[in-house]
Parts: sequence; structure tokens; C-alpha cells
Amino acid sequence: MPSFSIKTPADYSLARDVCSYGYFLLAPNRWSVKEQSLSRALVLGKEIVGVVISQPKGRGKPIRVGLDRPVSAKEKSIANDLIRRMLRLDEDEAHVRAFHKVDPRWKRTGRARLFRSPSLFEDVLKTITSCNVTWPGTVQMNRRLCEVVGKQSPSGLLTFPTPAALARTRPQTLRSRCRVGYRDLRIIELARMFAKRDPEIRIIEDSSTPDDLLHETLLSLPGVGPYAAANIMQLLGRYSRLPLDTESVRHGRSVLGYTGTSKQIMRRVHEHFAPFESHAFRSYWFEMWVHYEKLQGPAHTWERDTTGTMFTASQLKKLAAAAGSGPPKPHKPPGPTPSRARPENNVRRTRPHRTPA
DNA sequence: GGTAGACCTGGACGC
DNA sequence: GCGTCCAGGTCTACC
Repeated sequence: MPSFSIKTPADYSLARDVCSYGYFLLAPNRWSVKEQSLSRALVLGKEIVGVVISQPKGRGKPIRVGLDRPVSAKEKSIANDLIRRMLRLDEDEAHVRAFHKVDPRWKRTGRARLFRSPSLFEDVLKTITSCNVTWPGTVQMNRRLCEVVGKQSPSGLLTFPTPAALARTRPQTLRSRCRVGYRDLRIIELARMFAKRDPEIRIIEDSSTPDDLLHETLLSLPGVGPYAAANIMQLLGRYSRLPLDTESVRHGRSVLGYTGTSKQIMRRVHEHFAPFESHAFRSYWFEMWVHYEKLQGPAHTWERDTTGTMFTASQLKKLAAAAGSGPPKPHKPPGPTPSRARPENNVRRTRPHRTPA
């Protein structure tokens, strides 16, 4: 099997950094617990290739990318870029160091990189399919989108549908075969915007776009509200805003010990992480992720079809009860000392989020 | 600016 | 096995 390798930073761990965000459980991604490898198919221009990404034991070892067919030098270069995006190896190392400086809780384990998709389009659709639906529904929608509209590599691995393919798909097909429900027209409209590279998409893809304009532009996309906009921002490497949802409320109640209405708790969660400023999302996310791992075991042991579908409100409640978490205990995370992380004379308040009822 | 209700699917639960 | 209820974020109409 042809292969190539990708150099990694000294502390890089594939298992830790792939299994750092729920999208590693969504098709076409397939994490092998046994092999500790990630496989899927990638679209290289007009061609498809299946990849199996693995890392020899030991942090910082180069990543090995196995391919299911020979590729040209140009195709290899595209695959290399797509994989680097997924693994956030394209993110500046200085950002990782800055994050650990602001929130040293994650320095020892090295957590900083959040898994994402090879393309912004896939990230946006994964966000849309995670809105107003429980996690097993999101798993299902992504699996069916890949099966119905995706393409197969020589070894049978699936790609995520391209914007062009989805733009051509009938709403009825998405609704009945992919079970996306009322999201059908929104998905097609988004696919058309990406396929035509509308001005909004160019603004979003432009790394020099200021956060406020990016947020505003994301909110103008069909199916994108405050939660989705903030989530897409973190997927673009802009970590200042929190995608607050029912999980945030659960975290606020069960881990941070907050009481009150959902709205009040969301506001307090927002205020709690505000001192982390441009790193707020990563502090928030790893705190939640560690809580999930406490309930379900290390993420690199999660199977897409078993553990991966366990994330329902009632399952989490049962697990929390079984873990003996008991009544919520007030908890103050060892965050940044306010004087260092947010000098009083340098306060930058993120815009208040419009939170769902 | 804030809020209520519809949107759609699948899991949970009671019978 | 069937019926009902509920969870989930966005969008629109309305106040």
C-alpha cells in the first residue's frame, strides 16, 4: 500500500488530538480503537483516495498516511494539506503555547488541538446536522449523507459529499433517504453557496476577516444561528466565542454547580470562561471533554456505533448517577489568575450571546 | 428587543 | 409493539 508521512510537533499525539472533538465519531471518519488509526476517503480534485492515518507509539513521531491507490505528486500535496487541516497541524505552534500559558491545566497532557474536517464545507454541514437533534441523530444524518451522496474510494471508504454533489441533490432525497428533516433546503442552499463560492463564503474563508464580521456573516447563512456561528468560528480557529447550548447548561449545573434558569446558567458559563479571552472555547471544551471521559472512559476507546451514540441527555444523566457524582458541587477550575490572563485595564468582553430559550 | 411556537427525527417511557 | 412525550437550535411572526 502506498504511503507518505507527515512531520508533527514534539508533543503530538494522534489518539489524543483526533479524539478531541465529537466529529471524529461522524462519518465518513472512522476511528479504529484497535488500531488507534483514523480512516476515511478524501476528495482530491476530481479523484478519490482512501486514507488510513496512524502514528507509531510515542508522542511527536511522524504520522503515517496509508493510501488505497497510488497518487500523483499533486494529489499527495492536496491530501497532505487536507490531513494537516483535520489534525490542526496547520495551526501555529505559538497559539498552542499561548493557550497553555493562559490555561495551564492542559499543559501537562498537551491538549490544545481540536479535531475538525478536511474542508470548511464539511465542518459547516456537521454543525448544521448537530443542531436541534440529539447526538445519535447527528451520527445517523452524517452516515446517510455519506452513503447516499458521498463517493467511494477503491477500498470502499466513503467521502463526505462535495458542495456540487449536494447542490444537485433533491430536497426529497435528503429528507427521505438521509433523514435530515427540515434541514433539507438549508443544506442545499448552503451547498449552492459553497459551490458558487458566494461572497459570504469568501469572507468566511478569509483568515484576515475580523471576528465580528466573521460572526455576522456566519449568522447570515441558512440554518446558522448563534450556536452554530460560534461553533464554526472555533472550527476556523477563532476560539473567543462559546457555542452555548443545552450541554453548556448541563455542564454549568453539574460541574460548575450553578443554579437558576437555563438562561441564567448560560450567562454564568459565558462569564466563567470570558477571562480566557481568545482561548475561551478551548478551556470550555476541554473541561467538558474531560467530564465526558470521566463518564465514558478515554475518548480514544470510544466506538462510533456504541459509545459514540451514548451521548443522549438521559444516558449522560444515568452515567453521572452511576459515577456517583451526586449533587452538584461548586467547582472553580484552576483557570488563569485574573491578573495575568485578563488585566483589569485590558478587559475585552465578548459580545453577549443570544441564547436559546 | 424579547418571546412563543413550528420545524423533524429518534430515543425514552408507559401501557 | 404501539402510542405519546420529549430533546434539540433556528426561524418567523407577533407583541
